[in-house]
Amino acid sequence: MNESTSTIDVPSPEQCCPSVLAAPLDAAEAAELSSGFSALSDPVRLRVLSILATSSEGEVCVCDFVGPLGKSQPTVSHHLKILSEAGLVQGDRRGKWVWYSLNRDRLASLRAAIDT
Amino acid sequence: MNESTSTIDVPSPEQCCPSVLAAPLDAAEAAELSSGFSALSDPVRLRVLSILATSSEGEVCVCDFVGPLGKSQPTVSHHLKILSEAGLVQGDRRGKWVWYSLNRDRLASLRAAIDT
DNA sequence: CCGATACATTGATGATTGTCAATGGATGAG
DNA sequence: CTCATCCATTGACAATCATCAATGTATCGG
Repeated sequence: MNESTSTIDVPSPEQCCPSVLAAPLDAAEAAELSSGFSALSDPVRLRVLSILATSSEGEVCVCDFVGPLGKSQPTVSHHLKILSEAGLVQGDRRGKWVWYSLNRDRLASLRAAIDT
Repeated sequence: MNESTSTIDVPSPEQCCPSVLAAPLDAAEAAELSSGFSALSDPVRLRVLSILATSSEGEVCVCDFVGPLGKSQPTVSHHLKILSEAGLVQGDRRGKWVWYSLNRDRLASLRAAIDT
């Protein structure tokens, strides 16, 4: 163990959401945040978010993801489920179709976690 | 295929860094970005960044990660390598020790990619 | 040169992940 | 009711990943 540097200082402890840069994360906070970034760690899912964010209606139904993404329908469903469980999107069933929309607040909270 | 919604509109195409929300990502841009978020998708690595960001000197040597993280030295080295290859940290060898520091610009570019 | 220390690399293992074919469940048209 | 359509779920498989023990490499003190 190197003795020239000793302990890690602990700044402000209390805040609403865990932040990577404000104070040392404990294991639980880190696990919470990492699961959020895991949802962003796949190119197909990033493209899903991108398509949602740039759609004129703000909603896209599942069948309209399949072609642009070049993935099978079950694969698209799989990714939508992961994004949904991460709170980044939500689906709304209307008849035969399910329309997905982006949860910008959730995305903002992840952004804030790596904010200076 | 659902006919009530048709194409995805394409806003401004030219910009310096790929953004998830500004325009639909192609597969290459999405792969680029997702590899960055992959580096953030592990709790140990988030804690590494957190420790770095809150250290008073702005630098931490490898041996001082091992105790706080509760992981073996090879595991810590493994995560530091992944963070380093993602451009999020850099190591500086000084004698027997290697001091790691945070690359805040790289973190900011990932943050910008999910900015509104 | 020798031994100790700091860190990286290798190899192995169990867990997780992305993908698709096949199937299931729900909805609407006729 | 029957059938086609939209979407979700299951099961299987290959690939990737996190982890640690063992080993390798580099540096320093004596």
